[in-house]
Amino acid sequence: MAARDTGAQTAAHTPMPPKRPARALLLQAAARLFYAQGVAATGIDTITTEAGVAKKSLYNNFASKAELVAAYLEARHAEWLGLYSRRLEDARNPRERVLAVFDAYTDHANAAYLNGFRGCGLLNAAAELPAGAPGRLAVRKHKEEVEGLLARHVAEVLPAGHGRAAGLARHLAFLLEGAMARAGLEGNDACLKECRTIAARLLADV
Amino acid sequence: MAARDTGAQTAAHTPMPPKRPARALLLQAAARLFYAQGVAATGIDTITTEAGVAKKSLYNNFASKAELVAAYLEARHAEWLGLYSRRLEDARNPRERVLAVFDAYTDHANAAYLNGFRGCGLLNAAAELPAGAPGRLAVRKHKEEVEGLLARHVAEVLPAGHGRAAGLARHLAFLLEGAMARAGLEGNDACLKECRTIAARLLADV
DNA sequence: TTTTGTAGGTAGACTGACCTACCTACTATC
DNA sequence: GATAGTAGGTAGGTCAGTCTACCTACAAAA
Repeated sequence: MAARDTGAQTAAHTPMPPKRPARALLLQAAARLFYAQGVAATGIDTITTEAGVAKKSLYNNFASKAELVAAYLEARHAEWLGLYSRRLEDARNPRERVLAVFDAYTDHANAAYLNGFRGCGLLNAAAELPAGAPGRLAVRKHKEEVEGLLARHVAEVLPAGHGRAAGLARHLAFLLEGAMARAGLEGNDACLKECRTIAARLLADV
Repeated sequence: MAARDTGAQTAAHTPMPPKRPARALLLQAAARLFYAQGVAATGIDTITTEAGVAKKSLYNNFASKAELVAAYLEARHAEWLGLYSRRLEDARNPRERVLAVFDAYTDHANAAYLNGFRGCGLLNAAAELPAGAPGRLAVRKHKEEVEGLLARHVAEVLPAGHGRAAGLARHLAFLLEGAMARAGLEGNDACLKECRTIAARLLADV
């Protein structure tokens, strides 16, 4: 029985490739595939094949597909924060720090690793989740954090005690979210650039 | 062979229910299920069971699931136009006609047949479709038509030759789209009402 | 320095559930 | 009699997830 000879022809001619960081490869493949095709439409086998990783490795690193999806959402949020902080460094005044949020979304739209822009990956994933799913809450948290960043920098633009900072931040948040959605449908960042201009004018009018 | 007795116990005790408009029942069930669970997550059998209709009837009326999805998208667009035209009738001036677009989305969010608001059904469906899919184009067309309606009524609000009608319409379109997305994540129409207020102020400031 | 244990890789067969799509056989309505 | 409905089976594929069997890199113990 031990010698059922199934596969694994006793090495010697197949020297076995070296160990690799399977988790990172899986997250990378998942990022590409989930974004491009959607979560439900992307099977486990497709991901492991694309990652060049054994199926067992997936289940060594993640308890289930749902957990991989959760890690994917987490990674998208972290990725955006990275893009944003880079844009924030370049900003030289409060107004530019507000607009850095918009620039970070444009950078996201132009990220090289995704072939074909299809809108916000987090929102797209949320669209596939049923009403009460924890993933939807994670996406909501992300959007609220973005709005919080907007609000913080809007408050620096407005004269102290102006009282409309939160309202303006919300206005900008809706504007950005909508432009992102439309940009995703059109497959390019034109809407995002347009909405950045609108946002700049709103800030100038204050 | 003709008498293999498989199922269909020769009627007499099962008098067969009367003929019903299967197509409409299917579209109704698809509307509920596709919206609540997503397109890919909803199987053919679930739809036919929910509709109380035979599987054959589905394939009598639609060549494939993809065609049912296309009809679903079409129906959502038509439904929104209906909601909008009702709101349009109540509007008494150009400004109210612009805001009627916002009200139509609020009505959509509060539509009784969907248990649990989850955002724009068209946008959610688009999120499941790969980049080049015809369904995505249909959704984009819908959004452009909505923006066109906005633009038409914005032009009536602005003084002739103002030149910023298209720009304002686009601003409002992004605002509305973003509020809808956020509202979907939060499961209620609060964001939509908020964005209607923002829109009203924008129109007042012109 | 050598041995050995362990954690985390490899390939891919397999299970049971579910998917789309088509099918048979029968019936109600126009 | 043609059309469109009924119930439900079936084919062929794909899904997530488990499993066996083997391999490699590293570190701690001998």
